[in-house]
Amino acid sequence: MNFEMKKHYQPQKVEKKIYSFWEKNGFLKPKKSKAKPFSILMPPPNANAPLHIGHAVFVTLEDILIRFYRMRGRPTLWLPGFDHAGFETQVVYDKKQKPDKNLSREQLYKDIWNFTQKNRKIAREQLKRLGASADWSREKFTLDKDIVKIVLDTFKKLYKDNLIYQGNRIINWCPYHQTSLSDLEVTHQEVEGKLYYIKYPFTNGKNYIVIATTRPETMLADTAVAVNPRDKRYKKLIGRKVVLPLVGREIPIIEDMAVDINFGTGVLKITPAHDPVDFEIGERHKLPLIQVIDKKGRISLDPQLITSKPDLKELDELPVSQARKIIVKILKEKGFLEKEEPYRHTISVCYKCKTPIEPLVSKQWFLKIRPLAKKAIEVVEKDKIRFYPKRYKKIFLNWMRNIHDWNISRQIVWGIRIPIFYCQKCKKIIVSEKKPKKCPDCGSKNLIPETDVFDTWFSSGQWPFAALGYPNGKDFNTFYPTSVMETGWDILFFWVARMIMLSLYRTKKIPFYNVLLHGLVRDKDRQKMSKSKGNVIDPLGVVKDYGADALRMALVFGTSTGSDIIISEEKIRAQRNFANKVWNASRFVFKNIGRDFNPKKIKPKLTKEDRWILKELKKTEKKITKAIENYRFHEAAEEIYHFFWHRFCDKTIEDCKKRLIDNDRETPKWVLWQVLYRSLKLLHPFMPFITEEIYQRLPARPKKALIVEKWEKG
RNA sequence: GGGCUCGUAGCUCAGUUGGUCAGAGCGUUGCGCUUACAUCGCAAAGGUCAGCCGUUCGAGUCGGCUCGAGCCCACCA
Repeated sequence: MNFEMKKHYQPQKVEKKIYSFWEKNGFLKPKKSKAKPFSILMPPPNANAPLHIGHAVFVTLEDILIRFYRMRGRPTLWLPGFDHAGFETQVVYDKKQKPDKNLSREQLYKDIWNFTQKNRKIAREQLKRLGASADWSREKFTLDKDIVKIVLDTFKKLYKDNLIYQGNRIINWCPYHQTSLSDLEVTHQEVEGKLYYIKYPFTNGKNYIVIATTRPETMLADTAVAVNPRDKRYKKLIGRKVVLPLVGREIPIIEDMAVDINFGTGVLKITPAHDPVDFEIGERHKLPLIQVIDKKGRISLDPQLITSKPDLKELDELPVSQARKIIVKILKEKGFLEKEEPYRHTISVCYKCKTPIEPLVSKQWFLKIRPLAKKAIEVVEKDKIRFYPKRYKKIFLNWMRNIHDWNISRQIVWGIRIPIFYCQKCKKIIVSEKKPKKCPDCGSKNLIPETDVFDTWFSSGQWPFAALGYPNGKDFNTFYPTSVMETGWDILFFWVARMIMLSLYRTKKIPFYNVLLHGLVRDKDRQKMSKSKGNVIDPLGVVKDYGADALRMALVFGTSTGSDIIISEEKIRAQRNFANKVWNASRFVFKNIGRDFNPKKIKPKLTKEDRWILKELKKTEKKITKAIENYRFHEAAEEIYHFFWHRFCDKTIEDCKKRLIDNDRETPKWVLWQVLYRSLKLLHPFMPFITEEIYQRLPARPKKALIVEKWEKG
């Protein structure tokens, strides 16, 4: 067959070859030019697992933009990287590698390091297979020395600016993973629980008040009972005292506006050490903290209390869920339980293991985020940063306006260690990445390091300027702020919000102009993809069977920007068929124009049909250009699909078939060449491999490669 | 408790600022191997654009309400 083109396009045979052709020729690096730069930082995939379909989505969308702007002649940078992904990776690592529990901290860190580097290599190759035209010479890792240095500098600066504090505050504790979590790492789950009504007698022994609670076991740590000052029923009681049942401790009745008059009995028991609301109320009223639940999520009683109240002994060391049953039993026996009602409510659970979160008071590092949030709100309100789809602006602002201080410390090994040393002698806190020779205050050499590491989002929140080499890097000066931040909406708060805040703080500039958010990938029954459901589509498997081009096209076809992406094998197959159509139309054209065809040597005498298709082509170029500029990828994809298949193939090629045996054979050849050539360009951002492969066979191709061809705006 | 999104052909979805759209892909049915392609071509069937009311000369496209589906945030014990 002419030009050695087989009847069916075989992506497996060309994709790898084409990719290395691009890479070897330096086409993936930004070219020098005076035009305005275009840049995207790749959301660094976690270096702990192979790529999933979600990664294929970002590769597709970002690569479309990158290829589009590269062809438009802008110095275009797509900077790839990988994330050490602290807690996430440690969880994956524990599950997969089942490390020896006796490993030293250093050895464990080293093992996880090797684990991530292995995965990073795999993921990098996979990104290439998907066609990601990123500049690999600039690849970064979130634990690269220069990145870590910037992250630590940011911490130091925040510390200096009094935006960091270490506090004994109530935090979300995961009893399973043995670490604190930020508010975002906690999800809420509805459960069928019970509301227990417990009698708290007054100190004079006459009468009692009743409180309603879902967590009776925490009563052991109550240090007050609160009512709303506006509650007429209880107003008179404020200032009196009650005796804590079972424990016998006298605790005051206080007033606080946070108490909801209409809930339960309108009386709230206050357990500052084990409930976030109570903690705040406790702070307002300077209530003591009594801890009865430990980090394993078990009851842990003061030995003295057990001695004085032997009835409580059986509770000691019980997990809270069991302790709840026992304490209810005891309360019932002793007549303190008025009643219990079924009650549906939500509890907080660890987003990874779904273990109920134990609110505990613990020493952690916090970032006062409000001042940073304020600036972020400003730039978004003023549309200095735009969101696509627009609705995310509101969502973003709403979250930003209600932000709480951020617990940035994690009690895990894998991550960037918080650069703090404690002087054991004078208790001074020293900010330093390396162990100082001695304490600057008392001169003691007895210094021990902080073992907590940063929340991984604290470092990835600095990705935009860190990866580009802030403050003096050439790339930072050229490409920052970046043009577009494209990522999934599920990490809008985790990542996008933090990037905006931390970048503004460090660089005084926005990190990017546009935020483009894509949705979740679902199967054809709208089900979320998950291993347990067995409906996952492995992107690399698809690449192997149908080619990366078909997968990419299927991911944008028929899904509007930002909404969930429905994908199915049928859809991918349809796009594989389209690829084949492109292949065969090209075969037809090549066969008819011949190897030595040169359009420049021809003066075409255009027919009505010719003028029609050229006009359609121009219209298509215009529409696609506009659609991509506005992130309406599905419109662009569908436009080129229909133009190529139903106008070029169905009409023009059929028309030319007749004319190629006519007197004027040169005009149809010219038209076929022209339309094919320009169609390849239009299609290239979506289906880079097949279009490049065909381009390489195109007679009289103007450039060495399609990837660096000039885009036609129409 | 606050907020968001969605209900358009059998299925999954498009329909930028209201006036050529009632559409695409897959599926279905009937014919076709014609200078590429059966991973194809030609033709066909199908929806009162969830329901009701309103704004308008005119509404899937704007406003209100109802019903139904999904999601996010949240310190109601």
